[in-house]
Amino acid sequence: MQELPKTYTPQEVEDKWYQYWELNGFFHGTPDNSKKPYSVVIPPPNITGILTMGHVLNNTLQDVFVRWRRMQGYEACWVPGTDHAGIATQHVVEKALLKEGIQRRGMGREQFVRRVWQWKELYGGAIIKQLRKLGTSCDWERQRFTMDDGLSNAVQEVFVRLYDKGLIYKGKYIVNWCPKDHTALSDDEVNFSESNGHLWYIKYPLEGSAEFVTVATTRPETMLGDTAVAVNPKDERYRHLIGKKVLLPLAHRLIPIIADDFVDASFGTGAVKVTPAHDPNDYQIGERHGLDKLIVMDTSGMMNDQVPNKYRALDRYECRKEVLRDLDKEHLLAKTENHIHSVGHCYRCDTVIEPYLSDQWFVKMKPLAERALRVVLDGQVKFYPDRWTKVYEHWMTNIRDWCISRQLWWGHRVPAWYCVGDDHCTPECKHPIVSGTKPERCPHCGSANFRQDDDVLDTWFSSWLWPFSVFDWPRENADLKYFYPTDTLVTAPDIIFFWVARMIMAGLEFRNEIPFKHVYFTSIIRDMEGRKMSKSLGNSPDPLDVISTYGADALRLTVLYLAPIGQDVLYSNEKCEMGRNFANKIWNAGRFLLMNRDAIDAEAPADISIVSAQDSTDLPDAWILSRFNSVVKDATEYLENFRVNEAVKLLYDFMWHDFCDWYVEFAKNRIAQTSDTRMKRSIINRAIRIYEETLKLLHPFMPFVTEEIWQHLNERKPGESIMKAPWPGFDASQIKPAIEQDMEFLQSAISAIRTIRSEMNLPPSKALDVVINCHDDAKQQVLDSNRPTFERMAKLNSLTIGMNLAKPGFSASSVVQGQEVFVRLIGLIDLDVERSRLEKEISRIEGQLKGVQAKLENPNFSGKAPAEVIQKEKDKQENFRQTIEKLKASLGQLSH
RNA sequence: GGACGCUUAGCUCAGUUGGUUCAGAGCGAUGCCCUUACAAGGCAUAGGUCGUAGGUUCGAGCCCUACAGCGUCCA
Repeated sequence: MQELPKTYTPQEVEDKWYQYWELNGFFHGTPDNSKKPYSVVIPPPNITGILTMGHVLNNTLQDVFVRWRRMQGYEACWVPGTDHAGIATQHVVEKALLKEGIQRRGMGREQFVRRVWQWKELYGGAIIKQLRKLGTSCDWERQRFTMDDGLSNAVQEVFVRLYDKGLIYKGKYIVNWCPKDHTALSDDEVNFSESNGHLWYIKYPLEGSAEFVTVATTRPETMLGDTAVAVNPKDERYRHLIGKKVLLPLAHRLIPIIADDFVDASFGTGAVKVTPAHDPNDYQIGERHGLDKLIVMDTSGMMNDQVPNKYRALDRYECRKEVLRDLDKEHLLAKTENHIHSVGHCYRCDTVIEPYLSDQWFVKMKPLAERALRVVLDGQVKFYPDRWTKVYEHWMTNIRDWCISRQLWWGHRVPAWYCVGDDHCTPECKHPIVSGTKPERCPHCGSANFRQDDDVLDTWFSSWLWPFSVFDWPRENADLKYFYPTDTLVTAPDIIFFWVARMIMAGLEFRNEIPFKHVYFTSIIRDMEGRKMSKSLGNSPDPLDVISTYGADALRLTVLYLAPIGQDVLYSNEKCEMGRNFANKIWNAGRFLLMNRDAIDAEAPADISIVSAQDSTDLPDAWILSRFNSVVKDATEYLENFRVNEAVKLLYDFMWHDFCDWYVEFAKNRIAQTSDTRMKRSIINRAIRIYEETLKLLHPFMPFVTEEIWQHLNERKPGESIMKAPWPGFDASQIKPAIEQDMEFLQSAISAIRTIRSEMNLPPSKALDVVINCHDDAKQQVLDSNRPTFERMAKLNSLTIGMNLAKPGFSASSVVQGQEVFVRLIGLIDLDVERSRLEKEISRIEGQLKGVQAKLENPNFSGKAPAEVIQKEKDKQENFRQTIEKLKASLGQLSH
């Protein structure tokens, strides 16, 4: 067999294996009643997006689960796809058109939408291509897009059903309006942030009086839309004014002073201006008192013709300046205070949201929320980490109706129709007719002339159907039946409301079943300063660069290692060195094993039958089997409990330390010390066997390097792959604590000698003479039966093992699990070094002894602690005592 | 204002059923090694008493309370 290169080069193998897997159809899931299904739907990235570190973590986790379950024998199916991202996509295409000098409005809706589709075909798949570089085992044959015909059907179906059920309604309400995007947003799409503003106190002259009522406001420009001043009815200061009128400055309108409980008498002056068309609270007050709702801005946040001439067409902030200047001129500005308040921003473009009165479509959420909350509280849907349950509960119990209409062109158009039946129309004709297809005739006037509602639906209105719409709902079919409900949803916590909560509602409402059983909320990846990754900060690494530098496996492993469940991660590219180094370690271990096997085969005619590790009674073999089985057990349990980073750490430590540092080193020396080819072959084959099984455990985390080496381990037939290998099972009877203890003793003894060598500055080239004075038969036995390997591992010239052996003159000493290890020091021995070594060790153990003794002498402890614990402490005490005694003896002998 | 999370070696972080043989890892540092798998490596060493103050307990990074700092979400 050809020798492998010295370092692993991911760039040379990753694409090859990805194609191999995909061409062989390994990613495809199809209903198979002889197997249990395991299905996952991807959180659809948006078509304008490119791969971020957040996606890397999220999708790597999904891939781990999917690959692991597939190996366990489940029929795994991971459905990928993208969403159409109404606002973002419209933005991007609009911008592109502007470069060509084309205005969206000028080209018309139909033409524009056609251009968006073109854009989508060209660029909308970027992120999907990038995902492949990560190694994700998505079922690409099932890739979906939220604007596909099938998914669009689902959206229409759902809209009509909810409307018929009275759960969708249309009305004029205050909504969050983005003046830049010219659309309404749902409450969840507004980000609030504290900002330093001002509180302006404005004097409103009382009608027919020289008095004023002073109101405080943070948004003075909205005064032009005031239709009342409100005070708390209990507020003595103003009681006499209720029912009177003030003259609204600048606008010169008379508006009433009203009383409303909502007013907080302690805020500002206790009197507030009421602008029902531009503030949600004022809207409520306006409703209660039948106030006019005067809209004073247009959809761009510019003042409209409802305000005095001089303010018209001014931007709201320009207008604010003008209003303040004019008030000041008229001596109506009482004072200005600094004021910190929270201001809503558009989650897409960060423009300050304007509460705005407009006609919108809403979903009544309360009826949907009840069941959705229950299934989470009673554990049908489980959150990891669990604490998100509380957040979810809070949102669900305080749920508000969902504004689903958007004033955009790109998206699912609202399936509502309006009669434009000319002269014969009745007042009822104004009502929308909700229907998936254009109605034939108006039920009121008989006209066949209709126009469709101009609005489109919130993108999340299609995303919330994703877990079943990807399986072609509402068409009943085998896929839906087999793969729904899905198993695990992996998502970032910041879309728990937007998406997770609503999917649960939709699943229950339309399928009468939960959409998924487990929700894994990922970490948030931040930069080393703890800042969120963002385009504007320029602190988001390009995962593709990372992959080409370090390899996809390295990136995957590193990100998984760094991301314990529920904790944010501070990430920098350099951290991927850890993953790269580990991949290289795995690679080289394989390289070593194969080189040795080849060498052994060259020595004698090949007998390549794998000798199983079970039949060996050698300590290292029994030990590695014990370790391996316990690793399989724990790693599987960790995955079952979504503790992925624990699984990764465990496998990392096992492969690197147990396997490479100890087992392979033992094997190396065991092979070197025998001339029996059969024996050598057994040793190497056992090692290869454990190695191969470990590769399988690592495969879900590092699919490429494990496949590459696995393919080298033996002759593989076309179509074979480690990703189809069964996940190792564990054999509890192979887990042997006694064996692990023996091995630990051996390791400690070797380490003790190495420490002495290092501290006494004895070069590795210098073989040592060692005497081990045993006080325990079993321990002596362990040493005896591993003597040749021991000698090599510790680089010894001679090794004397026995009982009642005297300490050689001129030697350094150490006590290992009660056994005395003496290293002969020929020539110059630095007594001071050895003395301080021993003294330090003695005082360390004396410290421990002290602790144990204090505990044992405490009557409360001996009285109340369980006998088991007490015995353990007594054993420790005895142990420490003896060790100290031995060390002191050695110290005493140093003087001769 | 409410809720939640975090505060453990120089840095980044593990530590789920409370028992000083768990105070750990990676990186960094130091010393010695190019030992025929790996210098992206090996061997060894030095650094923390686990935010602060109390409490529960025979015994607490691990449970409770308060406080401080940082962060997130919701009002």
